[in-house]
Amino acid sequence: MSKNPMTKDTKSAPTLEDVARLASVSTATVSRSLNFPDRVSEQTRTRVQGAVEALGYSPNFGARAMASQRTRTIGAIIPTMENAVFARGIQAFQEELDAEGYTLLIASSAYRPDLEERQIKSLIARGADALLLIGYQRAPQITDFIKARNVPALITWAYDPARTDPTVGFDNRHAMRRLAEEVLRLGHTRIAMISAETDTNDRVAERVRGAAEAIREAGLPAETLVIHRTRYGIETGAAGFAALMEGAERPTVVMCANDVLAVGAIKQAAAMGLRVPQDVSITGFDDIELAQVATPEVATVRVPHREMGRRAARALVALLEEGVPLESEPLDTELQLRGSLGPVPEA
Amino acid sequence: MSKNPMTKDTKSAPTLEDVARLASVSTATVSRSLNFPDRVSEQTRTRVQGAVEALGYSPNFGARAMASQRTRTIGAIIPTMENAVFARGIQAFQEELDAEGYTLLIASSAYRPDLEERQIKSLIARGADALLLIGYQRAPQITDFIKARNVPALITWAYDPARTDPTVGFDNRHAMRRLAEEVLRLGHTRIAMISAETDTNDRVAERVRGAAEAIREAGLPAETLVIHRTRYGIETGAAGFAALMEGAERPTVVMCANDVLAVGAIKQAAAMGLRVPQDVSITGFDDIELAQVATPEVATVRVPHREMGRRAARALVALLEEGVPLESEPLDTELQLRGSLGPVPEA
DNA sequence: GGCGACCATGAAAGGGCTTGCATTGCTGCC
DNA sequence: GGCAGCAATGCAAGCCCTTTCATGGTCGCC
Repeated sequence: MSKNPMTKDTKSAPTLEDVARLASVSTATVSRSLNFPDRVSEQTRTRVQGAVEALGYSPNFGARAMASQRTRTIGAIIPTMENAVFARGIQAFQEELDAEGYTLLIASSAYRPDLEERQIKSLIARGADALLLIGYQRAPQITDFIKARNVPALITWAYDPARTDPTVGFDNRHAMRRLAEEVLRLGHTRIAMISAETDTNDRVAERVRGAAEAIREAGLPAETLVIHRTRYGIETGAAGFAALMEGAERPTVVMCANDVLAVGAIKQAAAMGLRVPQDVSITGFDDIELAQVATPEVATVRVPHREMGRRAARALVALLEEGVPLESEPLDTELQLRGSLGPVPEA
Repeated sequence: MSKNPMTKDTKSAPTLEDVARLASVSTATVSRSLNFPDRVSEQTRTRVQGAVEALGYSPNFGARAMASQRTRTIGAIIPTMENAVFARGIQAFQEELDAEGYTLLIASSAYRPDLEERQIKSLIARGADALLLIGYQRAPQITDFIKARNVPALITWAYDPARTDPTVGFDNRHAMRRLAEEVLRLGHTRIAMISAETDTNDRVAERVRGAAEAIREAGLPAETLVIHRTRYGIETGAAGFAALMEGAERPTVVMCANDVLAVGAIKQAAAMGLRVPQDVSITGFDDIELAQVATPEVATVRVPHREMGRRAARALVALLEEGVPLESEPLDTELQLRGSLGPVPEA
């Protein structure tokens, strides 16, 4: 709280009034000239333009937000930027928003619900016109808060036909189920899974559920699926793989909840002298770059992260600009069957 | 611009005044109660607290910024979030800021100077108390603008002892030079480089310069270094490698300006049936996860991205809170000699 | 008992912008 | 020539906070 000689309190930015004075018009005219150029005479417009440039004026955002009750700002809360899938989707989201004259405010929650709540409140207080959220999982009081504030919110990275919240995303359960069906088709019957935390991550929980469904439908007992839960990361994926392979009944395939875990598993397999997929198959999810860098390449599910970001942006802008209501848009995923998945090894 | 029934204009958020009324005090007291709890009697504080909770009040950010002339917000402009090095550094930066009660505003420039300029202006207009910028390269008029607005700016991902702008970063030139010296020590004399665009990226330009310096110092002719310029990406790295290996005088080592390019090169080498490092060595820069996933693992330069983000955040907060002037903090990099770099093949 | 010091509080002035309403000065038409 | 109608502009209220200054009350101390 101490006084600080170096911050901007010293000199202050030019204001609308400065511009108005220099252009010999009222502040109202300057404002209009900037926001609705065609409601002002050509002559005035150029004079104002000149003054703006001479002064290096740029409008004070807070004041503008306060006066107009909108910010052309959309807030997004993602678990972490370090996860490439979010980085990619959000980058596309941002680019699209930018093209529409909107600004993105990003906050990250580190997968912690309490932090997410704080960030949501903060973004709303900052006047976000709308929010982008990841996944459905959220305490009802937060959802209520958002509703009470009348801030439109769009969910991404998930799509559950059973729910009604507007979404631009894909069906995690269905996608993983399809991959599991492929695994079963290849004859695997000892299936393990390395999953990220499911408590605060409904996307992953759905993936696990999808695999379990496929197994049940195939008529196999539920115990067929052995699950190892761990944190997100290459190292933890490797450790998880090692733990699974230590058991008496080694799985013939290890399905990972994302590509990063899968890559860790592949590294660990190499370290243990196991050949993939001859000795054990490994699968991932997301299809990030990493998946094609590993040897062998990771069989995975391709998720259209960029497309998702782009569409989410369009939907929100359409709502904000034209009142087009948000509608759930399911996106397709696609199996990418690559070298890390093969038929069950002969016993 | 059309009217929209779904946005928040409908219901409006509770204001300080609402809280004041409910707590039967003045708005001044509520404000104090929230910002300086100890300047208010215990009794009042609890009454205000109750009212705040009953109403679900959270302060309007724009108004607060306007009244207090500060936002506790720091703006950062990075080229893209899709580059893991930025994602990582910025994530750490954000976490540290968050711990100090500051909020991060991110914008991305896609490596385009015009966009960067727009983003800088936008962040300043939004009241950023300070800015985090990547690299030194910037038109003087922008630097002047920032100075004129009296917004402190800190540069990262670069450190050049010859320059005075405050920086928390590493010396790109020196780091690459050390790697090149190692390459030379291994006997390589036909050296190629795959570089990202250098026009708008002084970090990469410095890396190229560092390699060139090492070669000159070793007494080799400048033509020893063949440079291929391309965009950032695995694909482009692969294509660049292919192009370089087509020439009559094949290089014995391909130094890449970053790990992503290097991984592309390694993939391409495999596709061309070349063994790394027996037939050709490949090096990278940054030491992102990818580097250890490739086979062989990429010899590279480790850059402390997280540390950089953390320190940058601390420096800015110290300036803003206590007026501690920004000082350049050079960070150390470390060679990571891994499997992709070996001695020059016997002719 | 009286006085200064101090604490808790309130009144009110901004801070920079947008926007509804009022005003001015034309244009065009009967 | 006179008036409706309109385009261009100005006036001023209002958005929601923070903060300075003033006020009233309490406490401690001589």
